[in-house]
Amino acid sequence: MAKEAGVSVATVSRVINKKGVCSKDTEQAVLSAVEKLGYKPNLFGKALRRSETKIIMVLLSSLANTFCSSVIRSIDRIAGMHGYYTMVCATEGIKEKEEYYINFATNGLFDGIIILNSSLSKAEMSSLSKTIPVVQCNEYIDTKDTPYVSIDNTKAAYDAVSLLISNGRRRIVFYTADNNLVSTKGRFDGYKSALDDNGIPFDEKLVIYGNYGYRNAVTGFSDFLDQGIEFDSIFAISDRMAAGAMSVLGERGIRVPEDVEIVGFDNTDISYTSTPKITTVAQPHHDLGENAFCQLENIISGRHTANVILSHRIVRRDSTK
Amino acid sequence: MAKEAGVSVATVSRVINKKGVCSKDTEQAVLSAVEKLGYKPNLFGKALRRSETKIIMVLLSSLANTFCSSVIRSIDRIAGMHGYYTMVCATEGIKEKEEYYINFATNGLFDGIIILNSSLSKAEMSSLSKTIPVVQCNEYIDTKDTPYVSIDNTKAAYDAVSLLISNGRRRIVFYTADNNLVSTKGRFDGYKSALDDNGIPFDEKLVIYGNYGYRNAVTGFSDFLDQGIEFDSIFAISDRMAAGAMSVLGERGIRVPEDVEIVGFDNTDISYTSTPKITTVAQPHHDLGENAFCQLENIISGRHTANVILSHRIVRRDSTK
DNA sequence: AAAATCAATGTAAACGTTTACATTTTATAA
DNA sequence: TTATAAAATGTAAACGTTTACATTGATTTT
Repeated sequence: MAKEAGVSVATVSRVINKKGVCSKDTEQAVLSAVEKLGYKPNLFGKALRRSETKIIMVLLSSLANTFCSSVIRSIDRIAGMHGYYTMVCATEGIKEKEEYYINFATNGLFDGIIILNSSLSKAEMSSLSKTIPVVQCNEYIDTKDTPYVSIDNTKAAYDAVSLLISNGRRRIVFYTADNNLVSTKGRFDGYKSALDDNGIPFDEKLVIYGNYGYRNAVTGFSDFLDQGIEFDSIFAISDRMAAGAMSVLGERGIRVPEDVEIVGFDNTDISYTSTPKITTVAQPHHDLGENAFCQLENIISGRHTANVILSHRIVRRDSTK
Repeated sequence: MAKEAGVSVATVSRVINKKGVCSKDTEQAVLSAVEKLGYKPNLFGKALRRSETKIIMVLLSSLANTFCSSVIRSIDRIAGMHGYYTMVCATEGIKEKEEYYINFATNGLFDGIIILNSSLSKAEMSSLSKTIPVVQCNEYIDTKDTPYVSIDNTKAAYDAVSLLISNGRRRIVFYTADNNLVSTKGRFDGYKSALDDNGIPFDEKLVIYGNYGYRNAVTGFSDFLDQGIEFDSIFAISDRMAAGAMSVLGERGIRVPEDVEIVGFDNTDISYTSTPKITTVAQPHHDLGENAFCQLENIISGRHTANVILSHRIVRRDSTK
């Protein structure tokens, strides 16, 4: 390449990066050589020298979740505006894959990581943050080393359950998942404290567990119905679970919202493509993504960072009155 | 690192890559130094030297499509088994982003590309294939240089429409999109030839255009109904369009499948989460992904490649009799 | 006309690997 | 013993950049 233009590699570099001076003539010579050869600077040479790549990784468990893909899109947009590129790595819940993707990052492939969810322990998260800039988005572990951007899950659940209560419901099923995510824990807290504030006793039998999915909810909720436990409404921690439960109710001739009211979570497609449309808790995907990137850039640039809690919103649809 | 173990960099490299001989003692020394320092070989040094990264890129327009994410998962699984890692780049339909992701690839970041869909022209696709191994999966352009793995869209549509016809339907709406994708074109051909083979005249008025989405279909199909054109069934090129149309029919008191039968495409979530469940054309995601990767590996290893056409399957549900 | 300044460009080191080749050490054979 | 072979390890070049520094040549100042 340098030979083609008849100049030194240094000059080529200067022209391409518009750094330092050079004459119009050489600039032209280089530029046309670039054109002629279709020359593209090698990423590795550059990265090796600069020790930065301007690429950030977004790590999550599954691409299937449309809420996540929406957050990713926001991250990507703002990152692009700041000269960064985004690459998405889905672990599919496999620890090994998570490890090797993180390895890429710690080996220099990425300038930072935004973690939507991971199986990292508190200690691992903390030590990873010492190796490379990391911010958590949406789901998080509260370590002192890794900033997070999320919503107040407790308050969100509180609001959702309060809506049901204000509609006169008192036997509210909490359809949750058996895991230790902050979101799950927070939503459980919110559920309980809404009951509490309204003088409704907490009933363990109304808490059921699924895995966020639709199909699992169809069989799971069916089993619940078979137990004959009395209830008048459902608050589910995912729209898909809400939809699955609703479909079972439909099959059994139980009307929504007349007999049972339902509130889901995430405002995903299924909440408005199902019949009736499902009332749900919407998280601000756009702001989540944007703030996460900003925090990451703060770390990269050595600026001060902070945890960010964004506000949610209840989207009322036809599954509640 | 080399100093820590008290050996040369060459020895370190040999130990780590288990290449060439060395004594048990030095091996131990290196290994414990690795352990102590938490040493990770730098990806760029390695890539620069080897000119390979063992990473492949999957390029697509949007992560929102669950069919695509399912194909990606298959690619990823088989790639992992062959020592390759996968990274997903979503263009969101933005030409610039497509370009810079492709740049990463041509600059050495990736050993190959699997394109699920792109806005590349035939010429661009062809010339890209001369720079880096590329295979097209699912959606494709027929260039002589870039192998593809897909289904026979014409036959799939033919089968779907034949099902409707064999159920006695003759006024079949073709709900399609206004683009030049092979899938769209093929499905149109299949639709027409099924009509033809059954002596049903093609009626231009029964062809309507949407953008694959649910919301678009709700308004679009509503407009169609307002025109008062007589029809007794719908074949849509996406499940979401089928679901959107079905929801409009529901609102207007038109029964599915009694009054109108519907067939969708892709066997995505919405086809079984909507009520009634939608009959659809299932593509073999697993095989699509697997074959795409195998073809890519063929190119990388300089072996012979071929285009692959996999078979589809009609999944009968409640939107047809 | 000599000295000083400045613009344009080249030189070479550095980034962290891999690997052909050279060298050293150790074991074996004569 | 010494010569030879084999094993272990080191040396140095190469990959493609960036950049501090050096060099060249032209222009300006004295």
